[in-house]
Amino acid sequence: MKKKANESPTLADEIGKRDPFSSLQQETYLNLLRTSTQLQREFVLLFESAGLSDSQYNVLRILQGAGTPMQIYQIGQHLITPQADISRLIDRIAKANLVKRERCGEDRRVVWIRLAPKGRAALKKLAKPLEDLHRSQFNELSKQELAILNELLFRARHTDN
Amino acid sequence: MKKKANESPTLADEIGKRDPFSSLQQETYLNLLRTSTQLQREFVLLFESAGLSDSQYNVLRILQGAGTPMQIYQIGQHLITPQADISRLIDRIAKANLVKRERCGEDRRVVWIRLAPKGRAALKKLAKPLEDLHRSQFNELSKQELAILNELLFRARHTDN
DNA sequence: CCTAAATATATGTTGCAACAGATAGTTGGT
DNA sequence: ACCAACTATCTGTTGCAACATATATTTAGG
Repeated sequence: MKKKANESPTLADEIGKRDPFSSLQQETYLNLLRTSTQLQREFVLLFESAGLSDSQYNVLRILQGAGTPMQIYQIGQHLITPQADISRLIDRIAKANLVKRERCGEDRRVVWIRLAPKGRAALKKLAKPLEDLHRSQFNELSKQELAILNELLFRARHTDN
Repeated sequence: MKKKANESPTLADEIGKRDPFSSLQQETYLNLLRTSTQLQREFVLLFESAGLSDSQYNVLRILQGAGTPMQIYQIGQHLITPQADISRLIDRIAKANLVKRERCGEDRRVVWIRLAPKGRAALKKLAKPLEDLHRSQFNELSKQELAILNELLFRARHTDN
């Protein structure tokens, strides 16, 4: 609950917090959340313009990257989302005809997921705007600064307290 | 689609991505999301141990910070959540007896939200574990590095493309 | 006083994520 | 062939966020 002089306009000002942060770690954490949320929202809006959620887009993107049909559990390995919930995620994009399900003949537990034309079209339509957004979001930061940011984020994530 | 030599273990390895990132900006963005998600999850788990969601905790925290009952719209100003949805958020913590609603006598549109004893107890119970978690999450980074991270995050958020 | 606009909060609805558990199919040991 | 364990996917349920819209109350203009 101690007071500390503030260096520059920070998160504290933005959210109208009266007391300064109890620790630099806390400030960093909130700062991280806030930046992440804001940047993500811009992408979400872009995805919505194509009728997709961000995880739906990710699935399409993964399929495109693989270049071949994939099993649901394989797709799950590339997502943060828990395995158990991917089935329903696929449901939705299959219902929208963005992908096709094909029950495998040999091992009938397996369902192959294949990019459908409509899914390919959505990816194509989004490619350029996405690239633009990526560049515009960080245009304040130099290449070197981006590299530093990357490294700090990576290390923060790999704390093994 | 060009290939680039990888410097160190990065996000690309983690998610088993075959192709490297199409831009440094994209890598930074994904890195940001991933770190943010992971750190947030640890807090969410802690909040859940007290039967709270993170935004529910935030409301309690804001009330505690203010030290006085607040109107719903005032609480909203301190949250990222859109105003329209705060009513229901308050609903839930009121139902759990963490706060009390009091319809104001003078302006009967207004509802004052007041911390209830159970809410105060939850805050007290969480205070120490939260502080510990904040410190442990960034214990890989020096004070100076945290300051740099903060600044870069702040600037990334205030890009005015 | 009466009505329109503004303010403060509440509700209906949709879509999604998380967790638990269920089902369908396969494999290996007996 | 039979059953247990395993694997891959699916379904039930809950809770929450977002968006649009509704209700209640106050305020300001004529």
